[in-house]
Amino acid sequence: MRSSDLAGCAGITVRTLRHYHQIGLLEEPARSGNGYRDYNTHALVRVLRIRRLVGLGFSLTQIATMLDGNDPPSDSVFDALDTEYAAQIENLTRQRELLAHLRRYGAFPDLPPEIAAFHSVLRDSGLPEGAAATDRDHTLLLMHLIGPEGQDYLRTIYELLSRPDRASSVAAAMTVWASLDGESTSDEIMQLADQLIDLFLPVIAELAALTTDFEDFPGPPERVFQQHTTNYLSPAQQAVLEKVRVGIAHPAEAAKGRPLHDAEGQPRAL
Amino acid sequence: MRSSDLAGCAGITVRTLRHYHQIGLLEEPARSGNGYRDYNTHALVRVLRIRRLVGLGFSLTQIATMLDGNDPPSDSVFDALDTEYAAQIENLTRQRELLAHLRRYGAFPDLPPEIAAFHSVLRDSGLPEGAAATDRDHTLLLMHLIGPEGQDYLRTIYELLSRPDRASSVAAAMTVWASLDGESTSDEIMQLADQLIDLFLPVIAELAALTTDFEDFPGPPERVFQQHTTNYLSPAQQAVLEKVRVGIAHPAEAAKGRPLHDAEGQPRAL
DNA sequence: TTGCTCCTCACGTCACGTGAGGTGGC
DNA sequence: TTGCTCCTCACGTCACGTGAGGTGGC
Repeated sequence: MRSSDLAGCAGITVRTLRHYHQIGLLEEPARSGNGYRDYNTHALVRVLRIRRLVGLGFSLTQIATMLDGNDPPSDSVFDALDTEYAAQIENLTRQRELLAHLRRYGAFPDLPPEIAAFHSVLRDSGLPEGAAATDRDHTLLLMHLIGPEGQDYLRTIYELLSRPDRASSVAAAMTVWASLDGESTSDEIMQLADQLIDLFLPVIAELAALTTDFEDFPGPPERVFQQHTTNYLSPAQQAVLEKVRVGIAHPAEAAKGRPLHDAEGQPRAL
Repeated sequence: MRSSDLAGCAGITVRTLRHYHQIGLLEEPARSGNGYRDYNTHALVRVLRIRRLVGLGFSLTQIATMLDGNDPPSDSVFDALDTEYAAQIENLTRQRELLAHLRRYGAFPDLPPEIAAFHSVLRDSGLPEGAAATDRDHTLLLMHLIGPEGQDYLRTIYELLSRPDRASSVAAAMTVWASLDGESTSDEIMQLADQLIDLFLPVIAELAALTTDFEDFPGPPERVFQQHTTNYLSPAQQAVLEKVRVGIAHPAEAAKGRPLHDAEGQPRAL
């Protein structure tokens, strides 16, 4: 048998045979007069054994030791493979669920899946693409900075903001917010800040009324967050943000005719 | 932010960051006075997006096109990933079943799984390690050469040979067979051949009596099989094999006092 | 002579890991 | 001065794929 016979018979390529020779997994056979490799059926059996083990997922190094030693591999080898496979299956299953979820909401797959649903509600309520993209980046960053423990908190906020009765106002405010730049007047800034405060105050109240307690997670690292706002936001946007922060922390001073609230403590992620 | 800050924050290594620069997936940031890279939060967001997509199983090349274009990826991209994952899961599940099967019979994992059970019966019936190993190689080769259609045929033969009422005789005969070499007398050869014929004839009769029809598969390529016997078998073993072939094809001439059978046609794999 | 098969290097794949050797800030 | 972090090459990983360039048999 020459190389291509053996390869064809075993269902592999000639290059694969060469590779097995190179790493010493398969002995070099005798050569016929013209220098061609001349394999016998021992080689074929060896290759068939190798291939079966490859199919089971063993590495060529593992296979070499298994075929050298002549006792069957210990249970631990099987166990290791089995638990690894189980883990892989679980992983793949999660990924498939994630894919289905993301597709269901027509979302960019880099959006955290918990947020994709609310995000698509906001877009359906009139949030333009550019503003949506910025918010996506913003959300992605916040979700990451706030850590796994805080993500429920953010998710709840998004949930409240995208509720049917206010989704369109939120989308409108975010649209204005996205359009703020050097040309924006101080009036525009004041007006948007007031709108946002009006939107956020009830959300904060509802948050506080929830049974869930959001006290146990650490806030995002302030330094990175500060750097982020100066990176991402225009001065006008930063001005609005600052006004909103103050307005939320001290509702009485910001809102003229409204009843006085207890100070809520500044919400950490805003 | 310098390299290690960004890497730490995103949960990757600095080397990974460099890799993304090298392939153009991530822009080189500005440098600070000492030549250190100085990242901003745009870079962090970009890395977070990349990482999320990597986690979903996209290649870096796919990710590059996804992040460049600004429409969400088409359904076909999702579909491709999803079907691939489904296939992988099925594959892994099969492998796990195979692993469990092989472990159950304490078999070498390179043995075809359908054969492992019968093989372990023969070993339990007294077949020594060396003979078992040779038979394992032999079986592996036959199973492969005979192709998927013929494997049921071989499996049935093994099943019949390892039946409780004859497993020990078969093991004994195979043990003698394995010990044949240049020293073996012609008497020993004759005796073993007769034993084997006595074992095989009823098996062949039972095979013929089965409802399953084993006519549709092609036999193993004769050339490879011939080469195999001259490679693997001692002259004494080849002599036995030849006698057995004749004895099975013409039971009347081989067996003296036995009743005459119809000629069965030589079983292809023996 | 043409086409086919075999041969031997040797670089490419994919997403980084892992030193090797040098510099700057405290 | 010592230790730490950053930098830039550049080779290694794993199981082969893929030409490049040359030879032998019909």
